[in-house]
Amino acid sequence: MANDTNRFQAIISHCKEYGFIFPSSEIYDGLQAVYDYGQMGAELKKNIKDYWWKSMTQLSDENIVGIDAAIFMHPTTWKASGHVDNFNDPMIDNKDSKKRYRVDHLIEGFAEEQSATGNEQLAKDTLTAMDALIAKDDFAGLKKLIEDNKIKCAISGTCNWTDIRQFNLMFSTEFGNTVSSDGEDNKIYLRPETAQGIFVNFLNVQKTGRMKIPFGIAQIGKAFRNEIVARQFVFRMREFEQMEMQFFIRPGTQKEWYEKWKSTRLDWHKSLGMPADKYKFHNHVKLAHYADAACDIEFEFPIGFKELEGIHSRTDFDLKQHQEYSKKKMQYFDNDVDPETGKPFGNYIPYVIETSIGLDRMFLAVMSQAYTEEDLSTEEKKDERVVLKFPAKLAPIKMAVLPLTKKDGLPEIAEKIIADCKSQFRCFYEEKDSIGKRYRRMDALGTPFCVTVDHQSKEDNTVTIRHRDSMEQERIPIDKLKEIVLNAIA
RNA sequence: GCGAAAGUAGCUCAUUUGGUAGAGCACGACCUUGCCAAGGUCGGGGUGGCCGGUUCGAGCCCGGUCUUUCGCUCCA
Repeated sequence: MANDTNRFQAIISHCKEYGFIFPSSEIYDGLQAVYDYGQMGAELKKNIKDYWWKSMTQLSDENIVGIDAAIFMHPTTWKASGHVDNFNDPMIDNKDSKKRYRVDHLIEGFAEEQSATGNEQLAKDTLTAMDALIAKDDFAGLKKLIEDNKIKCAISGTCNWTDIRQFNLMFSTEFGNTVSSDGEDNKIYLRPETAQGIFVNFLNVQKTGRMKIPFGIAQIGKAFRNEIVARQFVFRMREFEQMEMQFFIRPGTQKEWYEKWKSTRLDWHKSLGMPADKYKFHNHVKLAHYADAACDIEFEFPIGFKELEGIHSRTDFDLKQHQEYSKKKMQYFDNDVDPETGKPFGNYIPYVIETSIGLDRMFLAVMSQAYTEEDLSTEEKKDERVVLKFPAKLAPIKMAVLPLTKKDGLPEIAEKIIADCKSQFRCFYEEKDSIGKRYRRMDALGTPFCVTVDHQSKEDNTVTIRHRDSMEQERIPIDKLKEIVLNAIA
């Protein structure tokens, strides 16, 4: 475990040292749980995005289109989705044990205890009182309720509580250029999930795209959450990026589609060459208010198995809510004939299967899988290298071209190779330092191919190509280069 | 948010009772070498996280603050 912590630290350092990820606003001491992607990280992240987008909107067997909805949404969106009411949990701390509790959990725990010991009435009254107080945001009243019932901390056994505080899930900001006398008038949220941008556009896409159920809408975009503790590098950030796909289906078919998307998504991960034993499903026992089935695809990060992607059967909850709040029919007319009744399926609010993967978490998964420290020591000397064994298609730089010396016309040949390839994939030129040093630098960036131009190149138009993982080299004609790299990154 | 630890050059670290900072790597120039890091010479780079206090004098002592790490708590 201590070793894994070290490995995680090493990965974080490597990310910063080689231009993958920097702490945000670092010159001002950084901003907690916010990170910037650097010159290498931005490339890797973009390559992950492209791979996901293409797998959804182009290669999938299903009918899926992509959209790009705004981060700002009408405030009612978040009332409909339940984010305003369901995710603003009042919290309270016990001063002696320093434990923090969600107020509702604490009181519910007390009520359960009471009903287990036969005090059904007290349990019921307490819960009723709690619901009324929560609905009014009456924190003082809630605290009084806790104190009146002498609800104790399970750890310290004391009733020494702090005041109740509210933790806002959502970031809010001012919308519009005039200051309102009532701040609430202009209040607007930064979206805490991209999914709602898809739901509110369900009818637009379905109608303009003449989409027939089943079909999906995919989206990549930023989302914002005020985490209670935001830590562990890019694993849990306040500003993060999601890759979500909402798949609209006929009611009653959610079970089979849920299973199908579970396996489809796991296959996607494996298609990147990620080892299968690094993944496992974690089924949710306690379901969110909108789901009838939910699981996570967990990945074994250096900090243990953690959620990487969520697959949720969201029922018709979201569309139904939006139909209610917007007074617009969120329905689909299904002309297909139901074989059981011989009649069309007719009008219904579609059910939804959601696949939602954290882009930053995927970045971290790819990075931690790729990061390798290799001992290359021989009897004569100690040696080691750090190499990022990215799948070639995700690597920020695909090919480095290195003239063995910086004279005798070798740089010119190298430049020509780059000029010929750079429209197809990212190339990098380097003539400084010894060739071995340059190879190692490219290893540290995860560049799959290093091409070295030497004196023989001038005579027969061949170069050596060096493979990152095996460190093996082969001599090939210059005009074969592009094809080799393109094949590897296809 | 609570508790603990840490913050010295781009990176990794040193400066052992307080006397205004050093090394290796990295970086730049030149020379040399030329297929798997660490050849030579010269050079640039630090108001010691930030603010304040004690002191003739503080990187080192004290207080505050910010950030990070670890643990707890929470997790749609």
